[in-house]
Amino acid sequence: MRQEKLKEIEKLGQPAYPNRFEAKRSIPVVRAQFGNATGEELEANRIQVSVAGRIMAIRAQGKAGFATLQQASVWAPDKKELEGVEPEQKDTRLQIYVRLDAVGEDSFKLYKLLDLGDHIGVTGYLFRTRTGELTVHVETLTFLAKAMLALPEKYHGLADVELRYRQRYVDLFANLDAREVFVKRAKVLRALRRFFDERGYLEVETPMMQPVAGGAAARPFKTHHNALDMDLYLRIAPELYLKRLVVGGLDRVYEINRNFRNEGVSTQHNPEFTMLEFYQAYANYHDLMDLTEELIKFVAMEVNGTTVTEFNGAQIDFSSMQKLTMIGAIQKWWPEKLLVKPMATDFGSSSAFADFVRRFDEWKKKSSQELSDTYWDAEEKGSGGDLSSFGTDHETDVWGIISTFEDRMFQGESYGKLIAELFEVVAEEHLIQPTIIYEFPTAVSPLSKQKPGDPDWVERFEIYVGGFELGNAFSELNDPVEQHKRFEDQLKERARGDDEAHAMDEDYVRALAYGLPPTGGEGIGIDRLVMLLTGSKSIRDVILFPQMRKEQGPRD
RNA sequence: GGACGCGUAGCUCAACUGGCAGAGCAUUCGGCUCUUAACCGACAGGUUGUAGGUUCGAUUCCUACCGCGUCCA
Repeated sequence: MRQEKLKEIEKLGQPAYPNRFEAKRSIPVVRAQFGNATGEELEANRIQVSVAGRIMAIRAQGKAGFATLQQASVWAPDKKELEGVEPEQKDTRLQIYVRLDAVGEDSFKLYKLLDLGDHIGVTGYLFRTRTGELTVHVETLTFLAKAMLALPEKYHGLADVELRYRQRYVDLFANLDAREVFVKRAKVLRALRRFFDERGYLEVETPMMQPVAGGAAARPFKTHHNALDMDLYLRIAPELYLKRLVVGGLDRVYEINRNFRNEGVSTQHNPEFTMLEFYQAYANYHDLMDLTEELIKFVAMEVNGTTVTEFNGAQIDFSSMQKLTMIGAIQKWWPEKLLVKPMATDFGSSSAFADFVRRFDEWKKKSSQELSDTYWDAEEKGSGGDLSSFGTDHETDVWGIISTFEDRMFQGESYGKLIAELFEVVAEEHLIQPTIIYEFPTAVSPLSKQKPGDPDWVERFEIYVGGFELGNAFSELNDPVEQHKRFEDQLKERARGDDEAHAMDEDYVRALAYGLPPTGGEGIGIDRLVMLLTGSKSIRDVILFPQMRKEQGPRD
């Protein structure tokens, strides 16, 4: 059908797929320049314009008609014209007015053959309609490209989330707020680069294909190089390469690039995601805390002009960050219903923690009959209020995880790992406002430097916002002997069945042996940062082409 | 991997407790030289995700599978 129209258009002397159109400036620029001009001013000056765009609406009326062109990008022949042009969605469309007596027979025939979605270019002069809308009075009409497929419904746009992800090309022009997210994403990246460039950091690119996938606890994707006949892994982090660079004298480096982790997908996880990592020689994790606060504030201001963002129903303010130790966070958000609460000293050593777990289990045994009676009573009454008086999901989760601890310690699992897990269950969901959680167990931090005089704990922190982890930083372990030992410990973990445990990287140890200055390093999840700054609940909304299952083919 | 929810025309959505599958937009045709979710009139559009089952009869109930979403691991 549209194919036939295209033939008709060719008969009018217009090529079906022309290769060029002299559009001087984009629609948002035209609107910025003349959006305030009155009808009289436009009439007096006869402003000639030449614009192109995609047809988003057609309103024909016999021998005349209107159409609405859409074009959201901002460009002009002179960059001075772009200053201050920050298009809102209403500035991305321009109405055109086509009259038979103004454009002639053939052009009007062409107008009649246009479909929603087609690209056209027009030249003409600006005027205001009776209702005051800025409009191009068309003098010449140029066909540019045909949309062979029908557009989504013009009022609701494309609403099916699956189609929005799979056919992002449609989503982007049909739902301009989707486009806005990616414009902001670009601003985030620009702001980050500016921040680091201004502070003497060198932007670098390190291997995405690595013989040993290190720098994080995650399962990698595996691939194979044919000519070299070697297995390679898609990187799970750039960390070990960036620190090699610091050894090499690049004191301040940063990289913004993709990481790949072979894990499930969720609203917070995509198999490939963008990570910022930066390293600074002579700095420790306290320096990085300060830098992080500054960085996030800066990016928020650059992108949104404010440090406040609306996320998942909460007002998040990046202007300040609270700081808590991991132990402090566990204690702070310890569920009240669980009467055996850990003291700071309970985290002091493996045996102290084991003691706490035993105390908890004893209390649990004693009260569990009583509590489950209450629970079942409430269940029978079917009253939500009574049910919650037993315990929220949160409380039962904490209850549940501690129940596994005694066994796992007996099987040789380190208490540090259990503490980190306990922290996630107890505290993570409460960390809505930006919070720095610092001091992590050594057992879960094979690349971090220990606290002086406290070898079970390392100088590490994570930033939590909106209930999830946004960044991770530490004073880098630079003792090659200790590093080698830590890798060996990880290998033991791997042997115990932890397939996310870190692999041995002999070359990295060798690099450390040449001397890594005291260094602080940090990684920030860019997709998650963009989610926060754009109020997007799902990571898929901030990734142009999120990973999807194979599309169902047409029936065969 | 588990639980729950969703899948109907190109798009957005209806269809009561199982009883002829419908509307708006878009498309097609006709009308209209200031409309803007344009309007008026007419036409057309479907293997109800797939495959089975129950039933006189299934979009509706059941089973499996596919895809998507949310929560959990």
